[in-house]
Amino acid sequence: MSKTGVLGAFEEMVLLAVVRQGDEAFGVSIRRELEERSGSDVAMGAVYATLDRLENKGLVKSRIGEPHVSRRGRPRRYYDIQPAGAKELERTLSVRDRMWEGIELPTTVPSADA
Amino acid sequence: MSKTGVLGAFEEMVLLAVVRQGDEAFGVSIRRELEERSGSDVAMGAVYATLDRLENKGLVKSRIGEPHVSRRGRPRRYYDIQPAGAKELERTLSVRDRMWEGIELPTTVPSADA
DNA sequence: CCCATAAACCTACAAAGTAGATAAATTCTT
DNA sequence: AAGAATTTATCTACTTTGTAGGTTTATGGG
Repeated sequence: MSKTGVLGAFEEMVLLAVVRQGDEAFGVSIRRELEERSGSDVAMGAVYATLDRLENKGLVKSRIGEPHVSRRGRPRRYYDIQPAGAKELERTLSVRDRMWEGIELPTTVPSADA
Repeated sequence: MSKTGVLGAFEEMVLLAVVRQGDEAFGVSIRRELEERSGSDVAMGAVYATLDRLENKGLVKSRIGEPHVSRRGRPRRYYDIQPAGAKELERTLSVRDRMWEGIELPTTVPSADA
């Protein structure tokens, strides 16, 4: 998170995906959600690197999932938001609100003429 | 702006300050505004570096101000938003809205007990 | 001229984000 | 049990963004 005490844009999105998915959030599911909601590709590496950083900062916590009923593959690492993470999200939101306060975007008229 | 087609957190704030200040936005005034609204220190270098990048991407345009009536010091470089910049802000806003859609933050109770 | 002032610019670094390859842990098939 | 298939995590090397703080430039005033 930048010196302005605000989460980076990508950090914020990852954290939100973790919140939304409750106790079912793991790397692949987070990536899927980001791609769906942003409409662009997201690299696995980006997701894991960010999760690592968020965990180091104490904003999320991870646990390895049980190997599990007839599901192949390496066990999942699930992520949960921590109180500090929720606080960061709130802070980010409130700073941004102040930034957008009273902003009127120069209306981007698509292509009309009348 | 990251691969998710969204402006970085700091880029967004700088761009918003440019919009808000209309045709009066220059390095120092932008910094002042960011500090006021974020409540944290902002380095001049960060502001200029970001403005440079935004200009290279065509999101803002700069012009050197007239030396001017009894105002000492180096002339200002003023920044204006470009249509592409406004579009990026819109896109950033709309992606983020989708990300926050339906999010319920685990209520961070400050410290009460009743 | 030299000084004060205001602001731009530069340099070297730290942190965030990206791409794609590689490795690990598991189940299935034979 | 050995190996193929699968699912996911992890690593490495890199590009872009953001930071800190010092240096330079372009004024106007005495």
